[in-house]
Amino acid sequence: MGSKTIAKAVNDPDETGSDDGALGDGVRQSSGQKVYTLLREQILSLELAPNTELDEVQFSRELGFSRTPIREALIRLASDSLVVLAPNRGARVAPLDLDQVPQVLEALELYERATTRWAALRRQPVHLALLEQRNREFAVACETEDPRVIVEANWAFHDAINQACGNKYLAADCSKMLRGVMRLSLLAFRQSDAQLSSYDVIEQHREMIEAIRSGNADLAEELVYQHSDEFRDRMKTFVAGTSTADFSLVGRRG
Amino acid sequence: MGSKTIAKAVNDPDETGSDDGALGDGVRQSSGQKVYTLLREQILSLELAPNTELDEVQFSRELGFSRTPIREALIRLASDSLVVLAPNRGARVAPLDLDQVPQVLEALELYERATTRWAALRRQPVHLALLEQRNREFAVACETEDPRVIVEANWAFHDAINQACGNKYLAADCSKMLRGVMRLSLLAFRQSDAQLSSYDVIEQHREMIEAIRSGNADLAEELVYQHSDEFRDRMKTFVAGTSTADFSLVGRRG
DNA sequence: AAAATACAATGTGTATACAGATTTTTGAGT
DNA sequence: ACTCAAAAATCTGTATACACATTGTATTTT
Repeated sequence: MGSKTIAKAVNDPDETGSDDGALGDGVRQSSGQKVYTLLREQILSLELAPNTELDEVQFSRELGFSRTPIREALIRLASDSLVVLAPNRGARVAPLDLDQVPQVLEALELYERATTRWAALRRQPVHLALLEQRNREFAVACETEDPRVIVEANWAFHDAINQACGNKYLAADCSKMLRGVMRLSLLAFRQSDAQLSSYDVIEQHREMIEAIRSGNADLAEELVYQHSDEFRDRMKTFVAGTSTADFSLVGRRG
Repeated sequence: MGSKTIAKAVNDPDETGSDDGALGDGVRQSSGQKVYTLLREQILSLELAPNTELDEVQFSRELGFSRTPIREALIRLASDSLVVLAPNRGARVAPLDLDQVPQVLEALELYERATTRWAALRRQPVHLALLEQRNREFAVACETEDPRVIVEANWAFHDAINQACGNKYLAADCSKMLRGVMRLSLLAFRQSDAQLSSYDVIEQHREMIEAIRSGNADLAEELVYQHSDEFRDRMKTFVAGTSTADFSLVGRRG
């Protein structure tokens, strides 16, 4: 890379919406960035329940910032589809529509099969190392038995596959999709505490890593398909068994 | 859809970043929305060249709005990866990095094959009608011989496939990717006026529509692959033949 | 008593003022 | 003449004030 670099991106997925944002080197974070990070955490962890109204003035009092950086954060969160803005009528946490879960899972399947396949085709030592580290961290996270921690660690593992796929555009889209699904996953975890065997998951992750390491793209794709298919089944069961009343009780602040 | 609708989205691609934005019914558009739409138009049409510095105060004078709605627009554009924000050092139009074109095209190929395949599997009369209309509009656009118009119409056709795929998450991602590529396409169109035969393109579009209509997913996928492969070849030729000096001359305002 | 309308309260949208950061200019020292 | 430093200018980041839209309420009218 770099010889013919005239400029930078067609659709650069970094820089803006990806992760903690422009932390850069040290500590100096703008207020807007802080608010954005904070709210995003709370939304993804369901501390802020879907559909919760987000009042600008209330936040400005609670958080000690003026409305300006809060509006800024809300706009960015809306671009991430984590918040819905209604013109002149405020913002609310993006609702979870169980009707659309099938579409979400369908797209996610496509993305994950592709990232895993490409990761196997391009296997880089750095990425393999990261995958193993993330799987170890996942194992540790499972010990805690805290859904929040487990789901986050699982996301981190799957995101490592994205990074390994060698295409940052697909990686960014897949990563975003996964984040959205994690919110659902966390919800399912809480509702039905259908304890899935974490040993199985860790082992499946391990197999995927090996398939990627050996460059066996077909196998890697098949494994991630099976792996996430189990997840899809759990999600479908969850959706089928969830009523409106049940759902509205979930995710209250406390 | 609709029976179990508790809420709305995991990662709803509408609402926020998609198109003209919340126009809703009538005319009332917020200033921020106007600025966003305007700047996006100018960036996508290369009126605002890649890497152009975007000064908030300058825009506020030129456009007659205060800095607030302009900042709002810039933040949204940054989330769309059309603008790059440097903390405390302003905004600029997202650069085009020719080094990353291969990655962009790779992701786009995946997305378009999937959308076309799924469109063929789900063929709805409404969507087929839209496809034909868009291809007719594309034919009309070709008459104008204005690259801007042709490229836009071509985008609209391919976006109709996205809408027909029945998965709004994939559709949104593919649509976004296509938009980014159109900027490249327009650039290539200007540089090397390698006039591709518009009749061929229209005919290829027609074949794709028929494959979708007949529900032949494999054929549809193959056709869109070939179709966009020609495009990829043109892009690669363009990238190979473009030097920094050439590029920096392109897209100046005037 | 019900419906409609005017009014008050609340909250978003925008403008402006101020504070902090960055870059440029200017001036002293070598 | 060149270098470095200090100050000014410029621009971003944030706070605040005001204008407008929406919503709920109370009063009036039928």
